[in-house]
Amino acid sequence: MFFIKIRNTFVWNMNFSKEIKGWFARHKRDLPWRTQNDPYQIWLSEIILQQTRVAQGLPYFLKYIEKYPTIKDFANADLDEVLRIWQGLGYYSRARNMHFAAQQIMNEFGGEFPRTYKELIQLKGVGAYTAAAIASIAYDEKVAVVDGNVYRVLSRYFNDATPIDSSEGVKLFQKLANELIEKENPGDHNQALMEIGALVCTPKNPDCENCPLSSSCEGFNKNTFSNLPVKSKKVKVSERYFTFLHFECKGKIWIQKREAKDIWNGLFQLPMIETDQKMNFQDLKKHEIIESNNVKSIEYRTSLVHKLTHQKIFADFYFVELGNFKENNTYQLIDKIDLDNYALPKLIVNYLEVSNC
DNA sequence: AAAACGGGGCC
DNA sequence: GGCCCAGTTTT
Repeated sequence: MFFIKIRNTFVWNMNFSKEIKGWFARHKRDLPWRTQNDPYQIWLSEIILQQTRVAQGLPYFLKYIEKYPTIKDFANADLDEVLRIWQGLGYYSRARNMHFAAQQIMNEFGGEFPRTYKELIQLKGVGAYTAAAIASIAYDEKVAVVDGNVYRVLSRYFNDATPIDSSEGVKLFQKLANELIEKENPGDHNQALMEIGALVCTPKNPDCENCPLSSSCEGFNKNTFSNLPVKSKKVKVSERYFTFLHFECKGKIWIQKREAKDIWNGLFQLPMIETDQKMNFQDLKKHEIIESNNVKSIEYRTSLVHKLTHQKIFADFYFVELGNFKENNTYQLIDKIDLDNYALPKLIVNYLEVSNC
């Protein structure tokens, strides 16, 4: 036990780092990316786990490692295939950025995975958190990670209500994290802090009884922990109206690749019309997409509401019977059975399921 | 500095 | 229905 200097005051501390590393050794979860120190696998796991729970990301990690055992395999992969494997995980720019970063490693780093924080952060999709995670876990560099878990644990431990989504908060908690880490097993230190956040110092009903930090935790001792951490911003949810057209004939179907700087960039969808309010059937019938094709009938199928963090999407689905498929620059005509080969938004997957396709 | 970017689990 | 998850990039 000794004192450390934090925020210009001396705080009683029982060697914070040793304590959490000891706890980690006893309580860490058995996770596949913890069985080795391959920077490629560490990187893959870190990208997958951004804004994603371990339980959700785990099967994706296994799929990628099996499909692409090395960074070289990943770099040589087709982006559409990488996205297809990513299907359902969300934040698809992560997959596109990984593919880009893999080629950066092959071209700019001679196929050798970068070894330092400074180099790692140059990779696309690798920010301060991920660079610190890889550098500390794979290469024992003493750099502190600050993720959602660390914000929660430290804001409670120091009873600090500085908003974590303010630039001041980002700097403050990075500074605190930097002061706590030691050169001895920095990777374990970082993982320990996150593991405590994930398993003990949870957002709701934290298990302070079994927390190795509770005796010196100000948030616990002052009973303020349930109000920490503080976030200042509110997310605003926009409402969008999508009308999807299911053109199908003799086992063929039209799909379209999304390439705008928008949701689902790089994924495939059914031909779609976006309107600023729910589209009525009369407007649909006289829409250019319908008028310019040999349409025999239009049949309403179903409506789905797709709720996301920043968007609430109201989707209507129509089955359109065609006399024939006309040549078209915006849509691709594929065998319906091949839909499995394309990365589709979960909304489309849901539609195909409920409509028994 | 703020907004955009998915999907799922928990309460 | 709101919050949050091993955050980063773009505006």
